[in-house]
Amino acid sequence: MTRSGGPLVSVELVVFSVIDERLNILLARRPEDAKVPYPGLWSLPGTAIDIKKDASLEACVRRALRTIGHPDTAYFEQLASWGDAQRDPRGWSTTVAYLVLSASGSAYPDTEDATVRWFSPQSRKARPRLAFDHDDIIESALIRLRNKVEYTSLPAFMLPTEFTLAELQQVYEILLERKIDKSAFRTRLFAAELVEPIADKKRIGSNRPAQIYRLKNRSQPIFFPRTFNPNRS
Amino acid sequence: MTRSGGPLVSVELVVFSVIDERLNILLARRPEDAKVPYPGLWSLPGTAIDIKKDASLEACVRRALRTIGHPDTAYFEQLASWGDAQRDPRGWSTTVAYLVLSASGSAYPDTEDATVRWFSPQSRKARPRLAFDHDDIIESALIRLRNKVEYTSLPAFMLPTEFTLAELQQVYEILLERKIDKSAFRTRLFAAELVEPIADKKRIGSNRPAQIYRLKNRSQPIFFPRTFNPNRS
DNA sequence: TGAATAGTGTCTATGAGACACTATTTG
DNA sequence: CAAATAGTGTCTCATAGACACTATTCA
Repeated sequence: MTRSGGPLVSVELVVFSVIDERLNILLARRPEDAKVPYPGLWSLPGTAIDIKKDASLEACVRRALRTIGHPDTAYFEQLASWGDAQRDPRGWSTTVAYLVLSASGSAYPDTEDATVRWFSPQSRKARPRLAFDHDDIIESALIRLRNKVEYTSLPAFMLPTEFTLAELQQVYEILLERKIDKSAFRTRLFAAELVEPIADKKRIGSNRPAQIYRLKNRSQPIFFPRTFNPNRS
Repeated sequence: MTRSGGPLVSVELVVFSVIDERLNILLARRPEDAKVPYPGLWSLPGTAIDIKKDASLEACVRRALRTIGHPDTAYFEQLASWGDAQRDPRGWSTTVAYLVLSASGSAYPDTEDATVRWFSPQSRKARPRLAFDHDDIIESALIRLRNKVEYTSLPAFMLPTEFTLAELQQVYEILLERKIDKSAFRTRLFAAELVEPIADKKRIGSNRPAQIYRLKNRSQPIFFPRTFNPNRS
């Protein structure tokens, strides 16, 4: 049976991490090759589906993560798909975008000629000019992330496996761009049975040591029954 | 520039409607042609993307809706994408699935040899055997629909443009499979400014006439701040 | 006037938010 | 003991849910 030319299909990754108390996104530089679209521009990391190598979309995501030197065990979820005749100058193309959350600490060389780099600014204007419609995809990913932070445990996947509640709360606050009440935050966490303390393990500082916790279930996020919204009027 | 064989890409529709107080889903019969996979089986309506006809995924959705004789002005939103080497015997294939909500009344001939038909049973076992992984797609669509009914105005898109609050509440109750308190339901609707009354327009019956309402904004669903959940413990 | 459904008012329980308070460490 | 952060207790307010009540039509 013949397989005639359908659209191009690729997978693109929107990888977020909190670094130095700011939300960061991982971008990749496109090759300096005049034969590909947008040579030398920054773009989302991703790859065309290779029907020989990739058994599924998820396998393709893991391969793309390895390609950029990222652990392929990071949390990811499908974001959405984009497809039309205009977005790629080579013709009709479809992209399945994935939201990836990375524990801060996945380091990349931060040099001028690096092909993969963290970018801190999350407003469209502050980012470098991006290839294709990748700005739209990032906007969607930011909306998805900020919405789900309100009612899920997603931020826990942006921390190492062990953390204090203050550290977790800080990630929530960075993503939500507002302060959360400490007491309400803890009440909610415990009600959802999100975390469990690690016996006798404390973070030592120049003050009262903090209990260290881990997620009860690292395989999937938890949904809280309500939101953190103040003044829901 | 050459376009070598990527995966097949198609769009599939999960069309829901409430008919006779039950959730229904629209299925299409595959052609009786031994050269295509699953000849004669029921499946989700959909179509391969035609890069000549379709300017975008959304345009392809509207064409698919017209193909099955459905108004292409129905509410739809992208559900998710499925893609792997196994799901289509012809090889690697990708499908972008859409959730479509239809005002009940879009009639189809309900005859034995119809190619498109409403099916009322929503449990997997009660449906006819379906082609491809379409059972998985339907399960995802049901989960998405039931989740969003808890906190959005999606059910309003399954009614004609004018309706009474009792009618709207009934759609919620059918989708949620539980009763909702009338007073709480109305308080929530009005707080969200979801609907507006049509002056002096009433539904007449053998009792006190009911005010008829319309959506304030038919272009997109509204998100409620909380859910209808009773006994959130 | 009774049946039937539309529509409203009141009470309670719950949980988020605000905020003050106590606890435990180091220097 | 002071500084600093960890962790808890208490009060208030908003709102969902329960449920009873009133309103308006037709037969």
